[in-house]
Amino acid sequence: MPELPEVETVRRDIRPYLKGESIKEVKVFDRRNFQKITSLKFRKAVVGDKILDVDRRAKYLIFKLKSGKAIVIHLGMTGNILFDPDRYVKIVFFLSHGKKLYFSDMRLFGKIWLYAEYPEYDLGPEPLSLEFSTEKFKQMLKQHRTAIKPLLLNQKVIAGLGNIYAAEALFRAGIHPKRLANTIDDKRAAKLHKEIQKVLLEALGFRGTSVRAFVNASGKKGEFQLRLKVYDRKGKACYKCKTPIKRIVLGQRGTYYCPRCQK
DNA sequence: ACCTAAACCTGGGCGC
DNA sequence: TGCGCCCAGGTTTAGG
Repeated sequence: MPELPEVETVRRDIRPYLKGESIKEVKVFDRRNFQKITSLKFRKAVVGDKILDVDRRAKYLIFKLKSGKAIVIHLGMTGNILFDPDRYVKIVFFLSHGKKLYFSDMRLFGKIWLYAEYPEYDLGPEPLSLEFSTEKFKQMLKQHRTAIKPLLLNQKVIAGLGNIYAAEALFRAGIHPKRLANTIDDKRAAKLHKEIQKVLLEALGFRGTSVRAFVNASGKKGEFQLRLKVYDRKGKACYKCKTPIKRIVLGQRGTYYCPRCQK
């Protein structure tokens, strides 16, 4: 489900709700989301601790605790963090203000870790930060003789892009998903860099894309799915040239593009 | 140092 | 209605 705009939308929803709250209790209905820790140990370790802040790095949400520990959540494909329960709730956090926070996950690809201290990740730059410069992006592309689309999904290259926004950015930049990264000229690279940032910011403004499972913490869908130009549009007319949108598989991921507009 | 494919899961949608 | 496919906003791990 969630790429950078969706995870950031959730972070903005839950941050004011969680900040300064103590964790009173944790109830686990399915233990499979926990990584490298049992649900029992997790519960014991976090109950009584206080949430100081909620951060995001790439697609990870990081709950910063007073003890110095950190709860890290990755939503996987169908993970949602909710103020009200749905039918796929796996974990419930009981908070000191008497309210609850629900972790829901139909497919169970979501992951939850508990770290003794704030984690460092070996990931690429945040695409909406200054660190993600046009120059660095151009240089990075030159270093890879591999198809651009799977490269954009590599979190060690750029942190937070996923299947939808990679497809959308390539369409906007007029680049074929199979084009080898090192064959993209500087002008196109600069265009792609700009379109990555633009599409992420626009999607954030519309509170994410809800093609299937994604909802924000209040259970509401995003609105960016209405503005997608290629993703999930197989066989439909390209908005620019009317040519039917194609779907191919690249790196095991469905990949949508316009065969005429993207070279 | 690269690819590629399988694995982890549940459920929606479609054709027959 | 039901069955059997294909598909799904992700990441890790194993194999060539």
